[in-house]
Amino acid sequence: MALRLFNTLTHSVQEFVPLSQDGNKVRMYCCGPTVYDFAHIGNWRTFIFGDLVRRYLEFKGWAVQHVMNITDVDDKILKRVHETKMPLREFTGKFEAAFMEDLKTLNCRAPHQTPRASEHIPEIIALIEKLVLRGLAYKAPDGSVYFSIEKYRDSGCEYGQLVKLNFDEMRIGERVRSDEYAKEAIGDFALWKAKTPADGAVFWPSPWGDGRPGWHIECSAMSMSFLGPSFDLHLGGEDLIFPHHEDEIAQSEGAGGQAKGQHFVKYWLHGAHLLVEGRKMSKSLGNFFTLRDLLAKGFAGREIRYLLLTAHYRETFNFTLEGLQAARTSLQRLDECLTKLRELAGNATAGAAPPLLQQFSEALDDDLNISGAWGAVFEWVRDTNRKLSENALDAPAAAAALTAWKKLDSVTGVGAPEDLEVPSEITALLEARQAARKAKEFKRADTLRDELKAQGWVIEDTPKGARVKKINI
RNA sequence: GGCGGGGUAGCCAAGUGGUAAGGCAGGGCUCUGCAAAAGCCUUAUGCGUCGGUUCGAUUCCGACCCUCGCCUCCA
Repeated sequence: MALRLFNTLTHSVQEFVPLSQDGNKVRMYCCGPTVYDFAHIGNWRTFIFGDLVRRYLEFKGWAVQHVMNITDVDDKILKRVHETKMPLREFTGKFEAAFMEDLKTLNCRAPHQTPRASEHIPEIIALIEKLVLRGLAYKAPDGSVYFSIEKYRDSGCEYGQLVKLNFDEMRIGERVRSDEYAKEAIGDFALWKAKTPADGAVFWPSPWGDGRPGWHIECSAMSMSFLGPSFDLHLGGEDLIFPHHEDEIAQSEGAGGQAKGQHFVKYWLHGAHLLVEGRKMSKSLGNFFTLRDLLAKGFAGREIRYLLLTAHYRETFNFTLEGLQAARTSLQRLDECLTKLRELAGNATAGAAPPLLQQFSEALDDDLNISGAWGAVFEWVRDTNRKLSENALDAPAAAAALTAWKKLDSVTGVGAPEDLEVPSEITALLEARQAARKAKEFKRADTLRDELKAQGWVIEDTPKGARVKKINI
């Protein structure tokens, strides 16, 4: 079955057919972090969404080139750099490293390229020059360079491809800063921002004077330089639809590098935001979490990943600590099942594949219906447990189930439980307790059980014998 | 004001013109010396409200209520 995705550009679910016919290559760009602080749980939902898209495309057999920018020059960064008096690179380096570490904690596959805006100034300037040359950009009296939406439209291009724009009805200007009045039209946006005293040492020379890139231009410059003037997928949070992505289209298509009839990007995918404890995340409400905050509460990366991966990417998701607890329990159920399968499978060769994978991918083919996919997984878990308790599975069937799981988990990335080494003193305690039980010295057996519990291990008495399990926090 | 999402069980969350996946929590049971752990079973005459279309609506249409987002800082 073919993968179908909701394309913001056409506002409809479309079959995914890559632009390139050379083999099975797919080119994908994700708007990355602005490294001025630790990324929060809302950011992570979007990055995990991007990771899901990447992993599922790879699952389907495509060779994905995944590019994610690092925004290391922008207003917020400059403000912090100014406040902290740290050199730009030292400041951004800290948060960039944290981002990469968090990405790993959440088991996101590393993008193939993570270009920094500050290291692509020549490409940015070249793109702006092209726009100036084509008459779509102008230098304002303040020394900044702006993109002219009117000229862009006059050249036959469409502004407002991603959202229906009605400039007459929009509350334009409400949030526009007063110092941006150098623009000819209120809808125009900055390509190059002239240096101000507050920028300190952060500026680059350009044909228009010292300054720095505007907000949107880095994504156009870097995506096109890594992926070409037209590529398959561009992802981001839903808030980026307008103006960020709309402006990216304007800059990129305005530069005119696309082949006739081709767009800058074929499929635009946007992830919805999340609420935390039912409300918009904010520091004052106390529901603002970075990944690190949640790790400090004792939650694991895979639990957070799983929770963020339970709801459809286009729906607002309500992230709660109760939900995280539930996510932990759900994963334990899954882990139990996999552990039992592993014990049964031993070194057996896999038998016939279960129908799980097909149900799983049918759900994901339908615009990444991950909830439906998890539904298939947990139905399989229940079915497997039932068979296990009835001794209706043999080793090859268990091995086949594990093979299917492994393939499936290449998409979900929540991981399988590792076979945990049981320390010898714990095994000794367990054996002593078993001996005591056999001798019907139950008091002594219970004392040993308490002892094990105190050391963080819980005894599981099963029809097949006793074993110990590490207590999860 | 313009545009766009949503309202499905105690909580989270899929889905469908033909009678509601899945997870968590709750209840019952199995196993056990007792427990625990684990597992199985079970849990919405109901899908924001009111109308309409239809043999049949949670699904389609209309109105209304509530809620969230975007409208040049934003994942």
